[in-house]
Amino acid sequence: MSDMKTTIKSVSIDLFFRKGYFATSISDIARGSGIQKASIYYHYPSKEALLFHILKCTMDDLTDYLQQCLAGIEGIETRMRAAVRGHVRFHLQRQKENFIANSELRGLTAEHYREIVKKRDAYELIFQDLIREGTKAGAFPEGDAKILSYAILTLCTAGASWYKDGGRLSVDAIADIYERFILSGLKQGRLDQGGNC
Amino acid sequence: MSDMKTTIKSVSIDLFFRKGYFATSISDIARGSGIQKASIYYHYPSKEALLFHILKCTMDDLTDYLQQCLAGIEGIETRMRAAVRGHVRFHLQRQKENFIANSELRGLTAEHYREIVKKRDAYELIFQDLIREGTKAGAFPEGDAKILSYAILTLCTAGASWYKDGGRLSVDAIADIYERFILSGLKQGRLDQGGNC
DNA sequence: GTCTATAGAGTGATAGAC
DNA sequence: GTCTATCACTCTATAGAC
Repeated sequence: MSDMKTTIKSVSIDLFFRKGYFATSISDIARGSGIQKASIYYHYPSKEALLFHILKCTMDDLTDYLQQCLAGIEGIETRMRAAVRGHVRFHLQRQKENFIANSELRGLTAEHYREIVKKRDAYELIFQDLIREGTKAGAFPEGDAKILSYAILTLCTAGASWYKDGGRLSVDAIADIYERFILSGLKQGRLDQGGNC
Repeated sequence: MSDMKTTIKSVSIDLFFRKGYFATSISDIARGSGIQKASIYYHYPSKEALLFHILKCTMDDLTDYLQQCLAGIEGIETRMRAAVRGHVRFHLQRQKENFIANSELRGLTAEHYREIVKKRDAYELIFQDLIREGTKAGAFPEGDAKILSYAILTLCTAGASWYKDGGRLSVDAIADIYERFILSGLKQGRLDQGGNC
């Protein structure tokens, strides 16, 4: 990807995050990139193509990252902890893109929308499978895997809407809090391994 | 409020929910309301004023509803359960408005933005106080009240983004799942009252 | 209280020079 | 690969008739 194409992309991510996709104009992106608005169209065929490109990369990287986090990890509870931490870390480290991926899907054409939702569904399925596996193994009580997966994901994703780089809490500290909260929620009053009574 | 003013408001809520504030034009609202676009301005001075009116009402009603839910309830854990249920119920019952209130703040003027954020902060403080009270009383372990309050609220709020009226699960069934998940998360491995060992 | 007509600015995108 | 110029359209909002 040429330098200018990368610049346009990162300027767009910043603007879409701060102002929203529809409130951001091609002129805004051109100004931020230091070129004229017509020049944007040499790199991307349309504003929607630019949005789609950002969302597609984000979703692909997210799924790759989760799979890396889970590779070689054994034991259902440990796997779930790794998945939660991975999800939180990716969302905080690439906050802007993830925020856009969760709020600007309406800017896509019908076809592109379906493609991104398909990727999102596949990602959610990984968590639903972990929940079902954990229930089967007796680590978690019976529960609605779909609702619980939404709960876990939206919880961690929400971090990307208030997290401030260099703020009071580090990425790891936040991941710790969420990991404990979610695992306790999933176990619902069952004792931790080792027990405390 | 006149009939047409009410119609314009509810048409706007529907459109802002489905298409987003910036992607909805005054023409769209007029078409949905069965009048010409100029007539909108007899009822509301601007598009932004219409958005602000919707957000203000939603926030005020939300806070009133929570206070009603908590009135006369004793015991910190019971109060937290009531608060969670109230938050979930309100968000699912007035799904569209709440979705807008959580995604379209950027459409407001700086002054109106501050006003809504102030209301939202006051609402969040109620939950933070419940958490702190619970920690002090020994019902919940030490934790970051701010992060935990965000966790609780975003979790329940997220329901408003996927809930379908008349779908697989009722409002009460969803409230049950969230209530259990959150209370377990807050207690973090502590035994339920009565214990299970 | 709703209409028609329009102002005035901005939008995404294209043509063609360099 | 970036520029200037512009097209065709849409936007919010206002003026003034009825």
